[in-house]
Amino acid sequence: MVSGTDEGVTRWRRVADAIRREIGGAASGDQLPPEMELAARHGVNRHTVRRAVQALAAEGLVRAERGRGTFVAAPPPRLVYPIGPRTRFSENVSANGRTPGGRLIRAERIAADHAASRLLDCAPGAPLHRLETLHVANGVPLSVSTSLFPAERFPGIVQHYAETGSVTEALRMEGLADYRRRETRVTAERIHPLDAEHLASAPDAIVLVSAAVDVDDRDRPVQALRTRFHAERTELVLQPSSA
Amino acid sequence: MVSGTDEGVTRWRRVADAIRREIGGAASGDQLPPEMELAARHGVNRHTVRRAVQALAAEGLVRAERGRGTFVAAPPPRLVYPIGPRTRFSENVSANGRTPGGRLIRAERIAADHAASRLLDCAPGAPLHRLETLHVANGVPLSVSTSLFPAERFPGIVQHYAETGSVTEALRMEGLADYRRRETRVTAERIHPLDAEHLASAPDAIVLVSAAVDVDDRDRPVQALRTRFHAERTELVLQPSSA
DNA sequence: ACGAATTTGTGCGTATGTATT
DNA sequence: TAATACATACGCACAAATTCG
Repeated sequence: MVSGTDEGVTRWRRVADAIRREIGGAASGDQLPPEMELAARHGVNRHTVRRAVQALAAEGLVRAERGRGTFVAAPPPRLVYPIGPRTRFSENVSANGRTPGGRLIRAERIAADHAASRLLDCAPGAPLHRLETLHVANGVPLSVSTSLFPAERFPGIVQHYAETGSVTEALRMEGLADYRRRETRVTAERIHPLDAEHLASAPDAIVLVSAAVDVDDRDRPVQALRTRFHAERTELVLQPSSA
Repeated sequence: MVSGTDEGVTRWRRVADAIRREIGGAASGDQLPPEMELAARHGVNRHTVRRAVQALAAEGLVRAERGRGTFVAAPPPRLVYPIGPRTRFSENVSANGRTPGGRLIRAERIAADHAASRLLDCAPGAPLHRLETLHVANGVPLSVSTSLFPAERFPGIVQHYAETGSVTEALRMEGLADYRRRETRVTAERIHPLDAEHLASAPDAIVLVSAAVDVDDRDRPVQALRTRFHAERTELVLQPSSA
């Protein structure tokens, strides 16, 4: 850290850095001084302190509670979610000792656009089922998925999912004994307001976005899905080779 | 003042929702009205509009440029980064048609704490090299890594990395012909201010955090690393089975 | 049971800094 | 140089939630 000239660095950022250093050696649960005191101590306005504290809260280092104070936050444990050739939500959640659940948010029939037809290896304009599903572990919302299924091959997939709350079960009822993951692409972004509602999350939360294609035993795509995992609640694990 | 029962919803959030609806059907690059006009249109103070626009900017929907205006944002293309048993930064970047580069930010000798000793399968307190490295593609910073190496086994790793800018090369100079990825854990969080500086990024950017362990041909850990990828610039690809 | 004090949250007005045109 | 527009900061006031006498 370059000491001396803080030129080009705003005050609230300097205050945030100062507070971050102070709480570096603090235990989780410890209370910060009131904003007025922090402002006086650093010689700035209370708004400036608030902006600094907001930045720290956004990093997850502190948590402010109205009427009580601001506290050093404890990072919650994440659910460990293995991703591999056989990725199954229910099995992954159960392996963490939690109870899985699923709920259909919305379903509709659409026509395949260019991207979808390429992913699912079908003709553009082919009929698809588009399912919006919510997945929970021990009642805590974990992820929201948008799934695309070929409608002609799986005509009853929507009803089967609504009944069972499981993609694996629904596909089995459609006569597909097994499927496997072909490829998974992962990135991260800020949560969408609609997803924030479903995931019962802060509007500024972060999601891990997993775009994947599942195929049958003859390598034909059966599902293209885009899952948004709540980043604070999830840790994806990639085990490269079980072979 | 908006009539109706919006009880419990703050004003800036209502304005943000209104603007979000307005730009829903706008093309990327379109300019938003000035803040003063938005304020007048929604009957609120300019500060309230600013807070709303900040929320939209945090979602990535708009991009505010000082002195010019606020624009509907376009998402930039991401570098595709495969992760598997043989994850090599240089090869991954080259495969995208870009030129890889690396730079040593900082190196120090530390003693293994509990977590490090478990990851590297060594005694607590064992000497380690801790390297902070920056990785770029076509001059654009992509990721920052913190790597831990057993100091006794690889005494010259720091100098070798500084010379070559490549972990693979540095380990080869230490007599290790090959290594492979044992496991990779991925999550996402807000960027750390120091990393934001190194990655030449906005202070509120998102990083994909990849925690991994590399092992030699006898399954002994050679490196534990924690890489923070700039999420807007990276897409991790997991190909489950090359076998 | 109730109100005062404390503390964070929200909003307005204003002044100033700084980058772009 | 001047005008415009976003960025930062300050001061004040009040609301909302909590704590405590």
